[in-house]
Amino acid sequence: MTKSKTREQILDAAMNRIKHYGYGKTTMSEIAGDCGMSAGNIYRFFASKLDIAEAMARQFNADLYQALSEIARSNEPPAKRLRRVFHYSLSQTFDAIEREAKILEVAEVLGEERPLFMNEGLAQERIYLCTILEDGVEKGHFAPIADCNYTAEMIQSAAMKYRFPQLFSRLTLPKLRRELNGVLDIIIAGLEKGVVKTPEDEH
Amino acid sequence: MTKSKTREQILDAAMNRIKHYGYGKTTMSEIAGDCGMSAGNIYRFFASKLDIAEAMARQFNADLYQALSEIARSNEPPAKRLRRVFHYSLSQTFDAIEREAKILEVAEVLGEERPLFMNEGLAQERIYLCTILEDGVEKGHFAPIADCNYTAEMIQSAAMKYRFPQLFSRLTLPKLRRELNGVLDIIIAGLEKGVVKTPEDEH
DNA sequence: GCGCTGAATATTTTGTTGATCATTCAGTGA
DNA sequence: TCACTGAATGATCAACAAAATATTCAGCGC
Repeated sequence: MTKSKTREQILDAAMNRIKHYGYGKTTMSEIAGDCGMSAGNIYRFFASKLDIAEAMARQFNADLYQALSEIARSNEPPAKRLRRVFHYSLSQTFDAIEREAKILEVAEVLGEERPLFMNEGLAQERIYLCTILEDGVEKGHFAPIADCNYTAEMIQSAAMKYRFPQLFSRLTLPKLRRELNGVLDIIIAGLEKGVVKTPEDEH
Repeated sequence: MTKSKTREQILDAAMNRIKHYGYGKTTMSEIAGDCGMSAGNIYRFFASKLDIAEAMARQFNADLYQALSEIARSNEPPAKRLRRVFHYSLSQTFDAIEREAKILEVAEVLGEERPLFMNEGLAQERIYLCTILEDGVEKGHFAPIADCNYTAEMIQSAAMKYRFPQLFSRLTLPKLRRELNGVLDIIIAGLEKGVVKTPEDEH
């Protein structure tokens, strides 16, 4: 069996256990046992248990980014694409956590122990947002934008509450959707109008 | 000594201790000792320790709302008032927590154990936001708004990250201000333009 | 050399026990 | 009767030992 196949097997075994029992309650020995190998051997494929969690999240993200990319490139109106990106992310993460509550633990652990990984995800998402923003400006739907990446960052900040919904509130999915829609209404109107100026700091 | 004076004395003693040692580390006996009374007697003035924390927050909020009310009623342009409301709240809570790190613990405990109290605060803040929004519409700065309270709620959702800054991120105050400004830029542009429609749910 | 194991070690978690604490309330003194 | 105390109670917390676990690595079979 090739090295990369073995890695996949480990990741797969780990995911099954973690989804069912949680990150804290699955041990390296158990994962190794599922793969018919010793715990020590896992370290030839993953530097640490945390890296397994990260790989797990990376796999989830890969699917998500695939979808976001397609949404961003579609030929719907930019405003609609913007909505779909955020609603899709919201639904996907909400459902994943709903289905396997233990996934929330993985998100918490990674947020705490791997803050840079989380930033990476935000940066990736911004790429899709920029695509939409630039396209929107070009097609005349949005007013000109000085710095797309900056604007994307601000939109992300405003939508933070909907990134890991169960982490920031206890709202139900319908309520979250309603709020996200309202926030997007304002943001989209703002993009259509355009920002006039950034005033100097207040205090 | 009147009943209400005693209550005040207890609250004062509690605040001094909690700000210095934290909520978890100050005991009812200590507070009582500071007031020259028995722990049991405190319960004639506060139903529980949590209620002392709540009273503490209520006092902090009273000052904050006083200032927000004045900002909301000022005759500056509505957009500027909106900015000042959010920047003022941000600075006040950030500084309070910076000055007395233990205040964050109080916010955490209340957020966990008294979610309704937090909602109360949001509702109060919405009153000031509505004042500004309605005034802005009336004076022609903002496009017409169907439901001010709803719009205020959406603005609050978008600015959630800046409510208890140290609770949601580890950004410095300058970075928070920069972000808040960027988010407000978009929101204000959106209010000036007006929301065209709320499209049906996506999935 | 290469791929792996399993024992050794370091770190975390868990469990237990005693102490502390929030809260209640019968009783006391005015 | 009224305002309070202080002991009683159950809940929570802290500290320490024991156990489980993550991680390392010397060495084994191919």
